[in-house]
Amino acid sequence: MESQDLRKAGLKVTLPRLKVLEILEKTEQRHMSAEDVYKSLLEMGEEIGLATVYRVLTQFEDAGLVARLSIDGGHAVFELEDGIHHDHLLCVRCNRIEEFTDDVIEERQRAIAKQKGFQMTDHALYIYGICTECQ
Amino acid sequence: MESQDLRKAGLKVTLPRLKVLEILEKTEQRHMSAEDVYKSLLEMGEEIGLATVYRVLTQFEDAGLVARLSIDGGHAVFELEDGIHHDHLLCVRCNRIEEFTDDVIEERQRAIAKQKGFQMTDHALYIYGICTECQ
DNA sequence: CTATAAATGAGAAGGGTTTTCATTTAATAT
DNA sequence: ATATTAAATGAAAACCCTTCTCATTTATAG
Ligand SMILES: [Mn+2]
Ligand SMILES: [Mn+2]
Ligand SMILES: [Zn+2]
Ligand SMILES: [Zn+2]
Repeated sequence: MESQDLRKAGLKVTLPRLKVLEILEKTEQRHMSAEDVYKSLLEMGEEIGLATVYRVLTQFEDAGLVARLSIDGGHAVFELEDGIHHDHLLCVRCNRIEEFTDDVIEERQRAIAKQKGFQMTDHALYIYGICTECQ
Repeated sequence: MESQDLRKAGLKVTLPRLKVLEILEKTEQRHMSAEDVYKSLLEMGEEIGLATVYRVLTQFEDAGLVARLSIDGGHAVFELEDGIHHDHLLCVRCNRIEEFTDDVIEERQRAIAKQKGFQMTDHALYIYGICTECQ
């Protein structure tokens, strides 16, 4: 029952929120833009406004239920937060997104931040390229 | 004479282009938004339109004279292209930008792209944090 | 000096996202 | 169940950064 997740986050249990969660759980792309979520809702026959989708996604982000990626120049994509940190490879042709984790890179980042006197709060690493399908 | 750089790039030598180059060369921040450049021009008494600033910066980027960073969600910043690849640390409080290079990370990125079958075209690595001044 | 292709400025338009505000709804207290 | 109240919603307007349009100006080649 994901109603609990919402209540835990101090959010009322509403149809838009339940449906957005449901979509994020069921999608196989895993990474969806607000527009993608909005269109999925329409396909399900749920008439939920785009503004609400943005609001809900932002609240989910604040609640730690969802992670937001800000892709180069353009729109954001959202994914269910699974607690396992990872970074992304993006295909510049088809927009496919793949995930990876690399402990060596993570460690080097910490070292660099330390060396520069920065208290690291976050980082973003995107590898752009052409995926196997698109070559 | 930076007129040569312009001609080499197939660009006419115009006052807006010379002035934008001059500003990028003289700034001590090294990383400037289009708005920053525009304001500097005004301070110099040059009435050059913001649209022209954007156009010129984009042309410089295409010509390899300037590099563009797309910072998280928001606006872009530009810097003179020095040919030496580097990544960035960004202070989330004061927006200070520092640079770093890390061969280990660069190599790991190549390995990850290869392993995932991606032809890497580019990458973006931003470390966010609180700089020494701001802690 | 002329011709011409390129560059400019001003403002409109664009795309993604956020805000506003009147209306509806979920949660809580009767 | 019902009334109360704070929160959530939808639709449209506003926003922000950036690009485009188009009439006018300018750099460059002949
Ligand atoms: Mn992911
Ligand atoms: Mn830099
Ligand atoms: Zn692809
Ligand atoms: Zn700082």
